[in-house]
Amino acid sequence: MKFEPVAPVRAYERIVEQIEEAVVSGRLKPGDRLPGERELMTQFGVGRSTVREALRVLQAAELIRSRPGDPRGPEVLAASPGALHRSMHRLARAEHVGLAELLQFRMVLDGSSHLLAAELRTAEDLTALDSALEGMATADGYAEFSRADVAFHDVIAQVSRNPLLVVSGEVVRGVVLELIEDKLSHANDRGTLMRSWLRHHEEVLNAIRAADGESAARLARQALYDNYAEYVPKDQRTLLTPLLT
Amino acid sequence: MKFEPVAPVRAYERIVEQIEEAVVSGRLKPGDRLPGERELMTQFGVGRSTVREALRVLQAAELIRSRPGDPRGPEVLAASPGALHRSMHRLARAEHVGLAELLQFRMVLDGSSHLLAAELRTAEDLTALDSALEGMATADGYAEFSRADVAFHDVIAQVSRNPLLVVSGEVVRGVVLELIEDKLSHANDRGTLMRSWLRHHEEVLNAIRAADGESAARLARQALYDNYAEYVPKDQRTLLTPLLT
DNA sequence: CTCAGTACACTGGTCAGACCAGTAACCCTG
DNA sequence: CAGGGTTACTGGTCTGACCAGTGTACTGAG
Repeated sequence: MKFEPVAPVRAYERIVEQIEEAVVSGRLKPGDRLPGERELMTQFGVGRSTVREALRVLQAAELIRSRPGDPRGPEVLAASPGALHRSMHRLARAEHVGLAELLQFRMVLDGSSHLLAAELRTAEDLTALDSALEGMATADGYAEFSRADVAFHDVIAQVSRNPLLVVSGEVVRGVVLELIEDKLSHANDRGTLMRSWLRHHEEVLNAIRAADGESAARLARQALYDNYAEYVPKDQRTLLTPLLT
Repeated sequence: MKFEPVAPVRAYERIVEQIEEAVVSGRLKPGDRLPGERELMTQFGVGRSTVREALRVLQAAELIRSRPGDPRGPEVLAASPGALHRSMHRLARAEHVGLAELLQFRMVLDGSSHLLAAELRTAEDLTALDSALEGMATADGYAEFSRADVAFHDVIAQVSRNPLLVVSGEVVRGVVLELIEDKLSHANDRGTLMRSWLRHHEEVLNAIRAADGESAARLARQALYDNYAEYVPKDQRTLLTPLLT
């Protein structure tokens, strides 16, 4: 006979559960309003501080937002990757996830989105990608170039038609940039760097235009390795090379 | 000239920032204790409810844990993927992420972890995989078989040595199962199903033993497609086929 | 009748003080 | 020295209060 360990269930936790259930199940849609705190405390039969702690937790999870003075009450928000971004970012900074693992993950995600994008791209997608690449070519300064690069990858992810790929890619790209952007922006040969990036992107775009997903994925992974591997400790680069087939 | 939108900064948010900064920067290590709430309210110069709301947020992020009665105060926790797990789960369930997108994402993740596992596996990893497979073969009933299957995939992810792959895979597998487990458990030919799964896993394990990452990844993706594609609407299956190279 | 301006009711943010159940360290006893 | 009871303190919750700020309904001028 086995027993489960028990933990006391706080009142505010049960409130969180109920409201969260209503949100994820769709009974509460984005834009809907929750009753005010004073109304909620009578509905749940608890004090206002308990209600407020529950709302704080939900707000930290970006499920709701409350503003003082709004008589319509707290607003139910649309699902957004903000909370995912924060928790992944925290986890990444907590040393269990180093740059090597992040890059590895990014090679997986970017490679797959490139492959899918090449197979699924429409004519409109191609013009969007063209203009994104144009934005990189005409960028003035490194900061703008970096923004245009992120935008290009976002378009690729969008074209892959998978929201999970979009969100995860976005998050991982952000965290990688945060970890090494100071090193990148202080590199003494940023001009060479930018030209190299641009050439890589052109090759990738050609493969996508040719609907050659295999090549697009390989090129994307290779580009990541070529440009970032130098910031990965030498003994961890073997984690990356298996992805360069 | 461009201006940034401003949002009023709440007192509890400033407290969260300070404590979170201390945790991620390492000034507070796991196992350390925060002062009690009454002490914190004098240090920050705010009321106890404000302190408590800040602690609630930090607790929801799994950065700290507080237990009533403990005179040593709230405990700083080690980084864990729990918060990431929850936010990804919410995002997957909330926004219209259908079975097709989830399966697509899972094929990407599982394929990559199989590839990496085949390249990085040690002798101990192989024995662990053997016993996981043994657990599936000797499983009694569908529920136990399903648990053993999940455990097998978890071992694979662990062997790939990437915590992001582990946690993302875990989450996506969980969500996929939630969406179709009732259909699976009511299938009339569960015996055939389980035998088919088992054969697939044996093939995959052989490829991993042979350090043939390419094959392991292909087999894993094919197995997912073969066993789950029937639950995907026919017109969405084209999203999956590009991954079956 | 339209519309700008104002008054008001009510919101969430914060504080103060209180009570309770439960914990852990301490002390006292055997 | 071991063990059990005492006690000071913890976090969880409630009540009641005040404030700055918001949306709305009303009012008055055009």
